This record gives sequence, C-alpha cells and structure tokens, in this order.
Amino acid sequence: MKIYRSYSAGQAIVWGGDPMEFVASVVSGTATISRTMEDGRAQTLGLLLPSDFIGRPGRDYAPYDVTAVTDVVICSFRRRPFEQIIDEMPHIAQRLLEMSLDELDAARDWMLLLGRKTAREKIASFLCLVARRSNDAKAGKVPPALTVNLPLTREAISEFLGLTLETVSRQFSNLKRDGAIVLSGKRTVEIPDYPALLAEAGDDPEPED
Amino acid sequence: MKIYRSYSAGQAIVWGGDPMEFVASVVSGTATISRTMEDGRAQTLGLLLPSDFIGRPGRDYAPYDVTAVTDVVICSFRRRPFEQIIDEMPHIAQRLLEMSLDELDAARDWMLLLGRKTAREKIASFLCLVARRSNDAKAGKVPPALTVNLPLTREAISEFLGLTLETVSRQFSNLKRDGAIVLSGKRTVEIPDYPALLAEAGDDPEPED
DNA sequence: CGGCAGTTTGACCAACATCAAGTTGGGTGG
DNA sequence: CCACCCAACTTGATGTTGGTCAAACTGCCG
Repeated sequence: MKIYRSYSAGQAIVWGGDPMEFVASVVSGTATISRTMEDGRAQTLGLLLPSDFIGRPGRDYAPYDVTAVTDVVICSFRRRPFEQIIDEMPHIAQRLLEMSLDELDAARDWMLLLGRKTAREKIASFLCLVARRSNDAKAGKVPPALTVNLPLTREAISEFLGLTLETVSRQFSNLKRDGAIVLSGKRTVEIPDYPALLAEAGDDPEPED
Repeated sequence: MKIYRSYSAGQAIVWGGDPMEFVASVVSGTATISRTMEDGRAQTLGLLLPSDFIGRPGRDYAPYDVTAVTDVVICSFRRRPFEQIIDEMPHIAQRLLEMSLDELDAARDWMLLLGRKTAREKIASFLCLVARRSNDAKAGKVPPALTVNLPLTREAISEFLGLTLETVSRQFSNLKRDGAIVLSGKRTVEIPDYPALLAEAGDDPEPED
C-alpha cells in the first residue's frame, strides 16, 4: 500500500501523458513539475520539496513531467485505494482542496513573474522563494540575513524563470556586483538583507502576521 | 442567501486584499482575474465566463482583483453559509476539488505560454482558447472553421498574454496577412482552419476523445 | 593530471517595448 | 440623419532587454 521509492538526480519520476498509477509525497530531495513543447522549449511549473504532494486524485493521466533534480525519495500510494479513502473520509477531500488552492495561488503568483517581471526581478524573486521555503520549516519568520543552498543548476533555474541559462548567470553576477547577494561556491547564496532582495523582486513586502 | 448582482464593463467586482464576503458564479458576461504590481504592471491570471466560479472557500481575503470586462451578472452567496454547506455535503468539496484542479491545469498551461511562447504563438493560443471555450457549451468538439467574438479589448488581451497592446495589434495583423484569421470588425475573428491555428499556437493537437 | 559538466563572460542580434502619429468606427447630440 | 467625437485600434520609427552563438574558466571526480 505504502511504498518508498528512490530516484537519482536527473531521473524522471512521472512522464507527462503517461497513465498515473500512484500518488505520492516527497520525503527528501527536490523535484520539479514541468511541461515541454515539441521543439524542446521547457517551462518548470513548480518546485517539489519535502512534504509536497505529487499526483491528482481523479486523473487517469499525468498532465506534466515530474523530474528529480537532486536524489529524491518519495512515499507512494497506489492511486485507486487512495481515491477510495478520499470518498470515505470527507475531511481528506477538504484538505486536498486546501492544498490545491495553495498551489493555485503559487501558480498565479508565478504567472505574474513570468508575464511581467524583468530578468533581475525574476532572479530576486526566485532567491526569495527558495529562502522562504527552506526557512519556513525552521521558523515562522524569515530572518533578515540568511544563507540558502540552491538545489537547482543554472539551467534548471532558467527553465523555472522563463529565461536562458546565460541570462540567469549574468543576473546572478549583477546582483553580486551590487551587493544584494554573496556567492560562496556555485550553489550557495548568502542574502545579507532579505527585505532589500524582496524589494528587488518587485513584490509587496511580506505580511507581518 | 442567493443574490444576483450586476456590474457594468470596467467595474471592479472584487479588489485584491479586501475581505471576501461572498462566493459567486458568473451568470452572464466576461470578467478577468488579475494581479497588479505597485508600479502598475498588471497580469491577467484567468478569464471568467458564464458558469465559472468566483471565490475561495476558506479564505478570508481575496488574493486577486476580479474585474468586469463586459457587463456582468453574477449570482452570489454569502461565504459563511456556503462554507457550512461544504462541511455538511462532502461531495461538494469533491466537486470544488475537481474545479480547482482544472483551474490549476489551466494556470499551468498559461505559465508555459507566458514563459516560453513567442508573441505570435501567444495570440494564436489565446484565439484557440476563446474559440474552444465559446464552443464547448454548444458541442463536444471544436469545428474546423468558426467565428469567435472577442470579449476583450487589445489592452485586456495584452494583459492576459504578458505583451503590450501594440504587439498584440501587430500580431493580429500578421496572422490576418498570413490568412490564419480573418478580421471582420475589431472584435470578431473568423478562424478558417482551427487545427492550423492550433499548430501556430505551438500546442499539441487536441485529444480526439 | 585530464575530462567534463556546469558556469561565466563577451560580442552580436532579434524580438518585443516604447514613443509617436495617424486611422477607424460606433455612439451621441444636434 | 448626419456630423462629430473619442476610445480603441493600427502602423511606423527607434530603443532596450534578453536571446544566441562562441569561447574560456572552475572545480569536482575519476
């Protein structure tokens, strides 16, 4: 019923269009949800970090690719029994509704980024997103200065932001030149002033709850 | 409990950030969901056509603006009683889950468009979207040739596609020059060959279900 | 000590944005 | 019924951002 599976970095977890045998949740590692056009242009639609859910109850075919970007472990359930549980336990459907509304909000925020933000704003937004998500678990509030470890290559970042990898690299260099970030190694970014970076992202300041 | 409300073209139905007193469904007309940055850049996140749902059970504040683009009539319910109904009738939560998963798919398709498609492909995609949606109700399948009435101005289209209104206008002219569309009046578009336009959009051909 | 994937940087170019006139056509008041 | 008006639209000239192509650099792993 409940099976752990491992994938190594770069491996496909789900192929878009394939029948979907299972739903799952990410235990460790990072994966992406993406769609690819016939000519190879690809857009990453979301990041999957530990505790995120993979799959769509009620859908027979996967609409997107899911790819492991680091080594990934997931905990999977066969889809049919899972759907039966939903039918029997109404509050689970409500929980899933909550989750899909959250995903919808995230997708729509990303639409604003893709449609209207400049390359520099996209990079700043991305760094803020990763900073927020990798600190959420630890504390309720994002500290003003912090260090984040990027799970993605420049190319994967470019697919997430609707840019080319060269533009991503250039904007990293620009933000570094301007002191907004400090690069220590290719995958580690120090953010000396998180609110300042958020301002670079063109976002509303975060709610103070 | 159930109240009909009317809005004239251009009027705000919901302001982003405001408390959300009601949920509703569109009875007639066209509205948009959008987000705006402080400096005025705006991105439309979705179209609301008759039968579409407005609002988020379980959310106190509206995350987006909803604006009438034509005269609109909605049928609204106060939110609290509506949420109680969800708690009592589990299959409604499941229906809402279905709907929000559909919206999530639509949002993600649009992310691919915003991040990766050219201006020409964006226009073609938009026309195909409108063609499909205004014909869905009438028949299961999209006919090869058809005429659609655009509810949106060029500016509203540009906000939906992440372009400027001038680029939208130019690409309309290009598609017309190339025979992919025929413009009869500013708001009416004939599509002589829907599959060909879909190919221009860079999309997979539609499933033959 | 290579080899190679990932990255950075540079030079150049194309697509789209911006700025600026014109044009169209539907609605209104005379 | 006509003439005018104005918002919506089209088209042109020019500018800028980010894409493309190409070359060199880094650092990790065998």
